[in-house]
Amino acid sequence: MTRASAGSTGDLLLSVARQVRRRYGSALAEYDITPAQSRAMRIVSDGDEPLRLSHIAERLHVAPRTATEVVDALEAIGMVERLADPTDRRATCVQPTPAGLRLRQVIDETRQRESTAFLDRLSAKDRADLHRILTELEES
Amino acid sequence: MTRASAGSTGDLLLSVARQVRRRYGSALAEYDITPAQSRAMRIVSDGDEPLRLSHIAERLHVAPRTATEVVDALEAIGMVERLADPTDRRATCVQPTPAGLRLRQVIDETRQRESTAFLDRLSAKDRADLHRILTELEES
DNA sequence: ACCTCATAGTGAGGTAACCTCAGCATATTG
DNA sequence: CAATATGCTGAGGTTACCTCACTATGAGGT
Repeated sequence: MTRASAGSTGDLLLSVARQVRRRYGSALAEYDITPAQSRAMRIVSDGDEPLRLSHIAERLHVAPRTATEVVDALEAIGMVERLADPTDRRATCVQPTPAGLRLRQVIDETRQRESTAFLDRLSAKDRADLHRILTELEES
Repeated sequence: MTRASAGSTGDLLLSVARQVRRRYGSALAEYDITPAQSRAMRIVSDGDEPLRLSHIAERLHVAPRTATEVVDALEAIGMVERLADPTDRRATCVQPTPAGLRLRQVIDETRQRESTAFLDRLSAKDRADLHRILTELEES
């Protein structure tokens, strides 16, 4: 049981994550952004300072090349802009445009709504536990 | 800001699932099997009877077309075989070959090992809770 | 200064895992 | 027995990743 179930918890995670991705995807489709772009958008608009591409990659837990792609897409629709890093001419910094900041709000609301809808069959305690446990797993 | 920057549970789910996929992927790569194929392999070798493609799709929570692809891949490396369904000539049934059954064991062991390693940092109770909660979410 | 080596971003090209839509063969039903 | 529904698959597309090689730049040692 514990041993047998431990084996498929990973599978469950993958399966449940797919459902979440679909939900997010269809909810955000009307704003023409993908789930990955929405995550990047949150990261970029999280602090006050422009973020370097490599830091975006780190926070997304993806390769630097992948961050380039996501930022390309967001820049193409005018949600972020690239700036030269004053301290290192190799580096590129990214910051949200005013439109990007508005999008950020929409994303937050949408995600909140979808997350709530998806998790509402759980008890309040289970929701809290799930969040806590996942946070622990993610920080590694 | 406080609540928002905590990150939603849905985002966490996606992030953690990505880690799991990477783990499974690299662990199973030496057997030339992808994570999706391993999940299909488990489903196919779960019961005693050949399974119809549409049922595989259902159990994987994917479109029927996607199940066709996964089964194609497994058939190409000799892990499953297609049979005509005796009761419906439109349908195709799938069953594991002897090699497939051996692979199934390797998959189980690998997944067990990876899952355990990944969930290691959690308490036994958290592991059990996580499994239970995800099961609830998945069944809907 | 000069040479070496590391680092930041990106072009090129590839993969896994999904999807929809159209079409064919077969079943079911009015 | 015609109309419709179902089971699978070919064709073609998308998202979100990856690696590898390259350029431009920074940093350290001598």
